[in-house]
Order: sequence, then structure tokens, then C-alpha cells
Amino acid sequence: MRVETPEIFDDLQRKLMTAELRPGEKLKPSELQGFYGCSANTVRDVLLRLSKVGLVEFEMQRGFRVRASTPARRHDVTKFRILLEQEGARLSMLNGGVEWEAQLSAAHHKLSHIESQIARADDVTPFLGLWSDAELEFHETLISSCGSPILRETYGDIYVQFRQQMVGLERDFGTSYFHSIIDEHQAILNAALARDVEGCKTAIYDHLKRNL
Amino acid sequence: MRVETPEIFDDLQRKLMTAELRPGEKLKPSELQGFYGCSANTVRDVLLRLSKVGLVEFEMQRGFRVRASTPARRHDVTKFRILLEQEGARLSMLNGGVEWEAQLSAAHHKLSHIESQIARADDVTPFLGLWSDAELEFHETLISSCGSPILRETYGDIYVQFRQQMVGLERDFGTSYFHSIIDEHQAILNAALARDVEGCKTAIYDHLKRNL
DNA sequence: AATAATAAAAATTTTGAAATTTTCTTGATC
DNA sequence: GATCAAGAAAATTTCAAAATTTTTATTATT
Repeated sequence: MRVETPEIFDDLQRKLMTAELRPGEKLKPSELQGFYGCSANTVRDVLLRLSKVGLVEFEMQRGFRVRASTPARRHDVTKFRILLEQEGARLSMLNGGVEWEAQLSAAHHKLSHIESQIARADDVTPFLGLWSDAELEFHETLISSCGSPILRETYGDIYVQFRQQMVGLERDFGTSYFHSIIDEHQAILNAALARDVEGCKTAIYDHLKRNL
Repeated sequence: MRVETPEIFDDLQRKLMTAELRPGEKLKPSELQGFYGCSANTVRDVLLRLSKVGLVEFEMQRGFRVRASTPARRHDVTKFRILLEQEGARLSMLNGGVEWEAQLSAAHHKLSHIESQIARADDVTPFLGLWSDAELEFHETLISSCGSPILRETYGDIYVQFRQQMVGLERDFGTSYFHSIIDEHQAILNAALARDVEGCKTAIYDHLKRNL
């Protein structure tokens, strides 16, 4: 298998986010090198970049490790995500125009379409990748008019860390779970479009509180 | 000049924070290599790590650059710092014990000692390094009992970026400037020890609003 | 049996050079 | 004079191997 560096990055990121590479696991450039058919240094380079995102832990002279997953860390990531998303949404409701509303509606439409499919499906697995992308797009759009590049960038990093923490935590992904999710996303959308700051912050909290 | 890698990291970080390496400037491993007496790859490694902190911008196939400094970015960094510091302080006031109060008092004492020296000095330059360290310690102690490693880590990164943005912006660092700063730090301390959440958030805002 | 010291193995970091990509320079064309 | 293309120069990325450091395994000592 021979791939380009950006593909190595994407592949590793995906494996990190889907727990194909499990939290705590050691990441040895010399091993991954063989799999990707590149030099160990190239892998090292990619891992250094993934440690910026927060998916990978790096310690000098001690190499790389998949970021650990503990109840404390899951709690911490969730709290921080709530803080950033509430502030991002608040600012977006303040600054965002009709264009933002349109984009948010569109993103929600795509998301809810996938979610209603999932709610009807027997096996959710094949939808998970699509759903994850649509969910991210909805939440990113929600904060997209906040006017703060740093907030948006940090939120992006925290979102993937959140995913990494939560996946593998097998929960009941049955129909009832997705019915709740659908309602929660709808509540966020409604409050956002109504420019109801407090209502939206509450809806965001309610959406994420199960992870606290 | 021959130095170890951690020293290269520290030296570059210092130069980045003091604008000895000016915002926007290109950072070429092949040039820095000569200065530090190491290989270009070692410099590249260090720059990749500094890009995690946010002091350096990295773009694939296009190398490294000192993070740019614009009014918009200064505003953004300041807003984000206020958000994190207010939340960190709020949580610390909620969770912190007597130990936290003691550490905060100690940090403030050291800081105000240096600041009163500066207020009396003709030339502030020789104090700037010490002051910077003491200021960071005070603000980090303020949020140290927030119970969120992620918040603390992110705040650390934002603080150095803040420094990078503000230094070089020649302002009137005369006595009147430091007299204001002294009062502001005192106000933060007082509110924090009184567990006055809203008062402390206001004091933090007032301390940083000149950069907005 | 537990601890400490030593030796072997494995992993990480550094290096210098080759390969690739981008950027700059020069000259031709419109 | 401006635009574009080709070639040259410079910078970035990749590589494989050497040097260093950490980790593991072995042996000796208490």
C-alpha cells in the first residue's frame, strides 16, 4: 500500500476518531511505516501534526500515543465543547445574517434526513460516517458566523477529540437514541433561527449533557 | 553555537514572543539550522511543535511563518482569552480551596512587587522578562482550580499568542500604564478572594479591554 | 524473593543527501 | 508594457542510516 502524505494524515485521523486505533495505544512510526509504505520520518511528521489537533499525545523522547479516554477526560472535553459552542452560537445569533440562517437550515435538513434514515434502519453502522460528517457540518455552521477564527478552529479540534472520546463507548444506538438526537438538533435550530440566545444555550447543553 | 533541541524550542519560543522574530516573517529551517548548528530537519521538528502552540503558522509544501499580527487577530485573541479566563476564574472560585487562595495571593504578591519596581524605574526593558513570567503565573494561578486540564492548556497557548500579538505594538509603557495594570490585578485578586464571580469577570474584562 | 546493576533490544531522534515542489528569474509573445 | 512560459534557483519534503535514548531482559547481590 502506497499513499501520499495527506492521505496518511486523513487515514490516521479517521482511525483515531473511530477507535480503530484505541485510546492509550502506542503509535510507533517504525510500525506504521510498513503499512503506509513510507519512511518512519514521514509518519512521525504526520503524528506531530495530529498532536496539534489533540488526537495524539506526544512526549519528547517517548514517542506518540493515542489520546487516552477516561471518564474525567470525556467530562472535560464535553464541558469545553459546551462552552465553545454556546459562545459561538451566541455570537452567530448576534452577527449572522440571512445567509447564515439559510446555511444552517440547509445543514440541518441534510442532517435530519440522514438521522430519520438511521432511526428506521436495523443496523446504524453503514450510516455512521455520513452522519458524523453531517453532524459536524451542522454544529460548525451553527457557530460559523461568530466572527472568531480562533473559536472556530479550537471548536474543530475539540469536536474531533469529542468524537474520539465517545466512540467505542458502546451505548444503545437504537431508534430511541436517534429520536432524541433528532429532537435536540431541531431544538437547537429553532432557538438559533429565533435568535433566542438563552434558549439556544440550553438546547446545546441538553444535547450534550448525556456525556457529562 | 551548539544547543540541544529543548533549548532550540525555548529560544525560538522566546524570540517569537518578544517579536525578535517578527510576525509574518518566514521561518526557513535551512537558515535557522546554521544558527543552531543542527540539521534542518531538527528545526523543522521544533517548528512543527511550535505550530501546535500557535506561535507559528504551518502550511503544507509551503513551510513555516511567524504568526501574523493584525488588528483583527489581536481582537480575536483578546476576546478568546477573556472568554477562557472568565470561565476558568469562575470555576476556580467555585472549586478552589484555601490552598488556591494562598497560591493566588503569593503569585499576586510577587507580581505586584515587580510592578511597583517597574512603576518607579526609568527604563522598563530590563524588567520585562521577569514581569512577563510573573504575570503569566498570576493569571494561570487564577484559573488553576478550574478542574479542566483542557481549559488550562488552551489558556496557556492563547496567553503566549496574546503576548506575541501585543509585543512590538509600541504603547506608552510609562508609569501611568503600570499604575493602571497594578490596580487591575488588584481588582482581580480582590474579587477572586471574595468569590465575587460577576465582579471578577468584570475585572478580567476591564484588564484586557484596552486590547480590543 | 526482592532489589540493583548490567547487557541486549527496541524505539526515538538526528543527520545529510536525494527527490519533489514551489518560487523566482529570464525571455518570448501579444 | 503586460502576460505568459520555460528554465533556474531555492525551499520543502522524504528517505535510509547513524546516533542517542529508553525500555526490556538478564544476571548478580542483598
